[in-house]
Amino acid sequence: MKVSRDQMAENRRRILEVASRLFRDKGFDAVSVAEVMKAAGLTHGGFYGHFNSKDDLIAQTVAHVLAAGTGEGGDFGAYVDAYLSPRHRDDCAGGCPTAGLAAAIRLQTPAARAAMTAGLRSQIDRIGKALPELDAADRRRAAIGNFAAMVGAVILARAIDDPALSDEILEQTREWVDAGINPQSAS
Amino acid sequence: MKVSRDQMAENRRRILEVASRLFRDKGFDAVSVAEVMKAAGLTHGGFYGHFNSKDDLIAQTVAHVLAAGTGEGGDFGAYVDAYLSPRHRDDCAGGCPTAGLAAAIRLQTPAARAAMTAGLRSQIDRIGKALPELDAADRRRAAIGNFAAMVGAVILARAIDDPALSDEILEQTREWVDAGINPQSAS
DNA sequence: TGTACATCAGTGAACGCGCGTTCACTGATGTAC
DNA sequence: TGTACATCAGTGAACGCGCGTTCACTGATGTAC
Repeated sequence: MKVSRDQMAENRRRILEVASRLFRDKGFDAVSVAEVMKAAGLTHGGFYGHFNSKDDLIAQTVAHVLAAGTGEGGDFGAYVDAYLSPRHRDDCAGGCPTAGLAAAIRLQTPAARAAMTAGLRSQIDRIGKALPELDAADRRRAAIGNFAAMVGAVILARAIDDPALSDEILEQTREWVDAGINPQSAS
Repeated sequence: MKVSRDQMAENRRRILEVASRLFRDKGFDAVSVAEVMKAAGLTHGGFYGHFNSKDDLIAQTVAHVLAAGTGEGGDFGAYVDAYLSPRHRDDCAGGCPTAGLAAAIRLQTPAARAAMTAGLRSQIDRIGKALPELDAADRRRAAIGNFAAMVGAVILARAIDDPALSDEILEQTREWVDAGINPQSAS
């Protein structure tokens, strides 16, 4: 049963949306094409009308989710606090796609890695713009160093099974990042 | 053909060793049981004489590779420089198992996550001991914050396809970590 | 505006392949005497 | 120390299953008149 062009475009958008959540939640390998299509309210056979392959879906999903830039350049301190919160750690499906997917993207196709590269570049720029009090060189260094620490902390906090240590990793990284941003307030 | 007990113990050790390299290089899912056994010089049928399942191999490999603690508590600056070097980024198979496996361990069995937790705890302690010039609270905060940044930077540097940006992430994170360790030398 | 028909988005059965796992068998090990 | 035999580590064929992918078909869409 053919659907309207608008409906088809919306179906495609919905596939990318649910795929983005499923991939972040369970990883690329553990999510089947059929599972994505079912979550989008469709059957698996129609998948190849939208995408050339599962690898193509992965690459387009990465591009799609990273294009939906988070953080409007608002308060950087609040962004860090939210990023390094237990709530964000526990919300893989809805959380930062870089923290959720970066490690797995190393093993994906060149198209997916290219999408990751573009997304990471704009993310670093965005964080840099949220640090206007620093000069250009410090700003870039702080943007990269802080984001690396934030991504690393969330990945480590999600990997382990001890809630106390997991909380501590988030909290200590938060303090460490804050001290780096405001050195005068550090010990 | 039965082999001697010593030979069997060595076979088991070799399986864990090659599995650790293969998993770091290609990820848990992309490495088959047959591939591990072949790399260890055996056939796949004998696998279940050593391990209960592939999940069991994964858990024991994680415990094995994280128990082989790197860094003897030597110079922390040199450790950071080596960790954030292009050479380490390009050597997934022989590189830090935390950077290579942490993100994937979130999706593994409780046994694998428990092994990761123990390994991460001792790694943080080890880094803390390499920072004797700080007091206890700062030492722990610096150990966690720095290690999170190092792991995050290597994961990001490995994920992207632009060598220049990848190098820059390593270099800027290195400077960021150095500035945090020696605040007086930072701008 | 209304009708006839070509298009094509979506359906669901079927395919082929690789993987984890099992199992009957082999032959060297290591123990009992 | 030497011999007979039970043990069992390793072999390789076979299994069942899930997955990515294909394809003949359906019926609503949207165009031509």
